[in-house]
Amino acid sequence: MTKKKNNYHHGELRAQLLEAVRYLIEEKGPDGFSVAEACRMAGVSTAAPYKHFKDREEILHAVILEAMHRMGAAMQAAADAYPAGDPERIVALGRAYIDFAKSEPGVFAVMFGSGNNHAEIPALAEEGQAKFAIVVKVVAEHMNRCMEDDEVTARAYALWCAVHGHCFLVLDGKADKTKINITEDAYLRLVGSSYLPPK
Amino acid sequence: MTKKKNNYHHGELRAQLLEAVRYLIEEKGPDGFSVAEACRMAGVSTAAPYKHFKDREEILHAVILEAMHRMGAAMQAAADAYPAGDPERIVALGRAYIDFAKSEPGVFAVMFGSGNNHAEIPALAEEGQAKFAIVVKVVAEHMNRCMEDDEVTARAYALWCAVHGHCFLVLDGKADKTKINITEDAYLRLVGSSYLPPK
DNA sequence: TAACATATGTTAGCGATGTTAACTTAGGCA
DNA sequence: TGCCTAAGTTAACATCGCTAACATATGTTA
Repeated sequence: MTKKKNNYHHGELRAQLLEAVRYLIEEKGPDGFSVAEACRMAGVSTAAPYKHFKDREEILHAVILEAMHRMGAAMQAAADAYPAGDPERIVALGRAYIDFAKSEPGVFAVMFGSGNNHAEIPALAEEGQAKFAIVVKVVAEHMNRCMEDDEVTARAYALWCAVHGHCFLVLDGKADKTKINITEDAYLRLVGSSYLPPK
Repeated sequence: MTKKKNNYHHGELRAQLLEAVRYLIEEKGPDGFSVAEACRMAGVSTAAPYKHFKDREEILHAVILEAMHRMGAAMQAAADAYPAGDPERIVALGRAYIDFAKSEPGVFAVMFGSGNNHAEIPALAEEGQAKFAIVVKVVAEHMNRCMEDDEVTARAYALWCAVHGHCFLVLDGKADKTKINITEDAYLRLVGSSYLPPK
């Protein structure tokens, strides 16, 4: 992991710093990471990162962006595992989201936690919208309506809220991990089944 | 605000520190607060807080605990504004939660954000459970079942997830504040109407 | 009232952190 | 070959959290 060439020039410092930061975030919690420690892990002086990143913040953003990619891919794959229109797609989407949060709780917290206003960072905003679009699409199929339908976005958003809220409540110990869970029924109830008369 | 007696002994440092911290959290974001700055605001040396709190963390916990009380009271009041069984109670509960988050976004983020595992701090865990109990009770009334019913807690939890998720997504700019919102229909759909055959 | 114990301040200082400035080295290109 | 630039280094600064040692009010008790 801490592969170290003897060269003065490290060669892949940027990538290794990101890896170190991701590791530290998982290990010591979202706030427990320091640039200095990441430097030590990469075997480099504490000033080195500033050749690659402007800020501590910019390092975090890079970590987040990469994680957003992975998460989006996981969600897409989960949905694609079922045929279009299958209600199971919705459940799979939620499961993928939650699985990601559970497998990388620290990174998840950094991604969606406070202090990184996605709206102010174009790359993050874009990536976030792309992920939401996946949800909207699946919901639209399920409801048999088009993606632009207001009711579709509203329900997709409600679904996202529920899943997202669950992740945060569990990860931070606000809800008892073992006893409580969001049921998959809830997703479907939220989205509303197209089988029921749509009012 | 920065009332300053000439006395050597400040007299109400503890309270003023908490107030300063709350102010700083709102002003500079959840992570942007430093004990040192709060000290400056209270007109006191940077070592003074440690006569009242063990840690920076303990200061935060005090802020959180106080905020939890206020939030719980607001929720209770909101529900009580409607007669038992009125579906509007559920909506009011959600609205109170969201209103709190909007009025004190920084504090809200600290309360529920990562890094404070409520499960590990008895006082916080207790306060959190009390708030959840309010939701469960209202949902139970609405469904015409008892609070211990698993289905009741499951639906109450799903409701909490949705509202909580919405707050986080909006506050941190993950969702477009102006365009998107969770509809109040969604709450009711989530909880499930007791008017429908309960399966 | 005098003496003391305690609570609550202060100053000084440590080690860690984020960041910058000035210097050094290696690698690629004219 | 010689030089430009990218990517490291060391040294230094301000800030921060926190501790230790000291100082001063306050209230209790003789």
